[in-house]
Amino acid sequence: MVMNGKKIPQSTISRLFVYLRELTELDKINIRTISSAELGERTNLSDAQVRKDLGYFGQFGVSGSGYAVGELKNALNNILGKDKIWNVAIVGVGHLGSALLAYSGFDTHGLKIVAAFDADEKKVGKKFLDITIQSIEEIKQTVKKKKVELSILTVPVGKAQEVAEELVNAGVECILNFAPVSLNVPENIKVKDVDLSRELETLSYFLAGKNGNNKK
Amino acid sequence: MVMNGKKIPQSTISRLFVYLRELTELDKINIRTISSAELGERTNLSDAQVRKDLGYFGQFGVSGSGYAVGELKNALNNILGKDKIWNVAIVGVGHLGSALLAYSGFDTHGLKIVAAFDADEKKVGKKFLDITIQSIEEIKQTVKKKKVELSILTVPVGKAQEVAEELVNAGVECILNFAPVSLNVPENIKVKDVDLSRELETLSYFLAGKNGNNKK
DNA sequence: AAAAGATTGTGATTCTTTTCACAAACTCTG
DNA sequence: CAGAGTTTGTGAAAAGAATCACAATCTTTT
Ligand SMILES: NC(=O)c1ccc[n+]([C@@H]2O[C@H](COP(=O)([O-])OP(=O)(O)OC[C@H]3O[C@@H](n4cnc5c(N)ncnc54)[C@H](O)[C@@H]3O)[C@@H](O)[C@H]2O)c1
Ligand SMILES: NC(=O)c1ccc[n+]([C@@H]2O[C@H](COP(=O)([O-])OP(=O)(O)OC[C@H]3O[C@@H](n4cnc5c(N)ncnc54)[C@H](O)[C@@H]3O)[C@@H](O)[C@H]2O)c1
Repeated sequence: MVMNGKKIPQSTISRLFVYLRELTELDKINIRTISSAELGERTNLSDAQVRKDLGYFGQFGVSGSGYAVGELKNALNNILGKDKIWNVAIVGVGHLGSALLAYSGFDTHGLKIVAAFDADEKKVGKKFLDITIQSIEEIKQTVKKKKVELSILTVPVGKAQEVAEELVNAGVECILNFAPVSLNVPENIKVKDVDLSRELETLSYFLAGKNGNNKK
Repeated sequence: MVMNGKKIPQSTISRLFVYLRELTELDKINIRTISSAELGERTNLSDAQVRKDLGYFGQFGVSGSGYAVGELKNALNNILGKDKIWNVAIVGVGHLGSALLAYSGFDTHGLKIVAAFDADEKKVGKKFLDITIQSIEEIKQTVKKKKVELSILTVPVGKAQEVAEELVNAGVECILNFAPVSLNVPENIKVKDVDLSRELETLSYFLAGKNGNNKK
């Protein structure tokens, strides 16, 4: 997380992807130049935040006029490693897993789903577009063969821990986990939780005005 | 966000839900007492973090032995407003929307899906369990009638902004947005983005060793 | 070409969140 | 019940992140 001796916040990285998304849109509609204020406006962030985030990686702007959309887009693509294509596996092809498997939007982000696994014999062998669902037993060899780097875990909550262990055992280092459980994995493994109930509940907590509106 | 004069981090709230989830599991298996260290272990957080988070809301522990699982569970249920049931609407019943609509796990979190909307005439009228998909035109009256408080936005990215505006217009104050776009809404409206491509990409960024491993 | 205007890049400041560290409070053991 | 062992609760310190603020730099205007 260090560059030019400065530490780069995790959240900066996440926002860079947002800037890049916006710049790609701007480029499409032939907008050539944009200020940090405008880019901030469009991404619901402050101008200072935009400039500081970009500042970690270099100087991309021009005083008095702003940033060249095309150039900045290219720079971010480069910084974020969007030149590379990442191989993704989905484990657990149920409601959520099949929605993700059917999603075409990953392509445009350099995310390529190369394999899908399920424990249900009835599902094994079925095809979704060009992906054939494989038995969970084949996970290790397939991860190796297809060079799976990222994994999406969409199995029932009760199976999540054991399947996560199989993933780790198979050599996968990154897991996007949808099961509402805290996975216990070695610390070199990166797990990112997506807990949808929690997101909704957190929203509701603040809606309830528990955040200081009704309590002193 | 103020209690006892102290500011409560947003992230603390989110973690309280994690503690609660864990405590509920512990309760099920008849574990009566747990220390902050153990609870932290199980949730991948530090003991100090656990204690500080709980400390915002009162004193629940017993020196020398830890926290009474049942009591703390009840306290958190209360703090987090889990006594209340929240009414949720899903807008856009495609791949993702229908996965969410079919998900039974929301129930146990006090989240009740009370309505679903889609613009596609072919989908309107279809039933998912006990929810009949309604036309998007009915959104305003239904939100009012069914007291919708939270909404899940799963429409194509190009439609997200306009549908978000319809939601706001219908009186919804919280939106869980799955479309990869920065929504522009009044500031009293709470939007939480779930951008799955971005989550995967952020994982991959760190996998790429761009975080200081290959750069000085 | 000078003056007015716009916008960047970044050190300094402020605000937020996490971690530390330890007295106080409790439990357990023989 | 005394002493050893745990564990909490919480100020204080440290770390992390966002915001401020402004000199420097570029653009536009006249
Ligand atoms: N569907 C949702 O909207 C939703 C929302 C929030 C959270 N989640 C969570 O996401 C996860 C998946 O949810 P879902 O609704 O898709 O569930 P699902 O039951 O529809 O699908 C789970 C799939 O995993 C497969 N599976 C079971 N054990 C397996 C194993 N050992 N190895 C490989 N595959 C296995 C099942 O055969 C099934 O196809 C769950 O943990 C759930 O709690 C889902
Ligand atoms: N499916 C995924 O795995 C996935 C992953 C990441 C992000 N997303 C995002 O989530 C959103 C939904 O994805 P999806 O795969 O479910 O798409 P989808 O095309 O399967 O479903 C979209 C649904 O929205 C409906 N719709 C269109 N316009 C509407 C309107 N004006 N009002 C109401 N409903 C309308 C469509 O009829 C369709 O049923 C998209 O923005 C997508 O980018 C999806």
